[in-house]
Amino acid sequence: MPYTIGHAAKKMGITPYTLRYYDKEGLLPFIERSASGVRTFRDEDMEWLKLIECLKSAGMPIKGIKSFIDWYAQGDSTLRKRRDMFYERKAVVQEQIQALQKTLDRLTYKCWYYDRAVASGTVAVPKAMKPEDMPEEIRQLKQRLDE
Amino acid sequence: MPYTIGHAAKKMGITPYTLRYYDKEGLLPFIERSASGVRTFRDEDMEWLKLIECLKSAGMPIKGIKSFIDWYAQGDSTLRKRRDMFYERKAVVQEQIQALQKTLDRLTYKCWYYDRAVASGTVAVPKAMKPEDMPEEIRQLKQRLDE
DNA sequence: CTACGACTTAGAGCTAACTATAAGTCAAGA
DNA sequence: TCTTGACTTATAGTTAGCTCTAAGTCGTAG
Repeated sequence: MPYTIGHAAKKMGITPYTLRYYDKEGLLPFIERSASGVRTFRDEDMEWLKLIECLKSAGMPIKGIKSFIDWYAQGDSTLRKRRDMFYERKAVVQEQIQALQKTLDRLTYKCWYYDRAVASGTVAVPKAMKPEDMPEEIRQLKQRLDE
Repeated sequence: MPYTIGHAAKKMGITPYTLRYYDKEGLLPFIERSASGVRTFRDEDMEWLKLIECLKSAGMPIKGIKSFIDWYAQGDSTLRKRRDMFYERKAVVQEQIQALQKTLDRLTYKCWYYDRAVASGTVAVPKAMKPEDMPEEIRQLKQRLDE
């Protein structure tokens, strides 16, 4: 049996406010209502929510997701648009991952740096350390960051 | 010789407005001024900007970055706090990468799905396809997503 | 010497994405 | 029957992070 908005929200780890907001923005045209107007979320609808979540975390704004939903409603004539959109998002996410990898490298270096600093009680020690005295892994990391 | 705010902004791929905003929020206490009050960005300061950018892309809000800058100004007594902050951020970024990997998986599946749909002119074809008829790689992807 | 462009400040305005409030409806349990 | 709690709508408020405007200053090229 279907879920209420509260159950669906809990399942998705968001609030009912957010789901109503999405509905208002046209992201949930597939949701049916009970006789008294209450939204009913089926398992099939939960898949839509997962897709919305996916596009959101792929950096797509609400309006972009709305476009996709509209294209979907228009049927097979919009297949190419939809395919292109997914390829574009895939590329965006690949870039996001690369950027985060660079961020992670910098943080990894800083963690090493501050481990040295805490161990010696002063930042002066890692600050003065020459590349050739650093662990291989850290030296390579730092070199990449300095480029 | 040092850069003006316009040059520094261009180097970082942001606007002078943003840099002034960061300064106003206390993120740039290290920036010196010329006799007439113009901010002067040295190469050393650019490193700070890169660190700020790093923390920002690690999901840290402006206020959190400000805390770090304040701790730095307080000297070696805050070494542990700073180290802990970097470890915490590192963990956050690792989670972000994992989440994005999941997002990427879903998008990869959708790209395959829509490639099939476009190739056949209708979404009905990939929709009806059974797991055993999918390419190995896609089947595994889909199975992971359905869990 | 003056015009130009980039800088300065304070403060207002903007956008996205929620998040909450108020007033009301409805269904199920004591 | 009545209370309780989750739902409904419309609309207002919040937050983060910029982004811009206005009014004015400064330094250099013509």
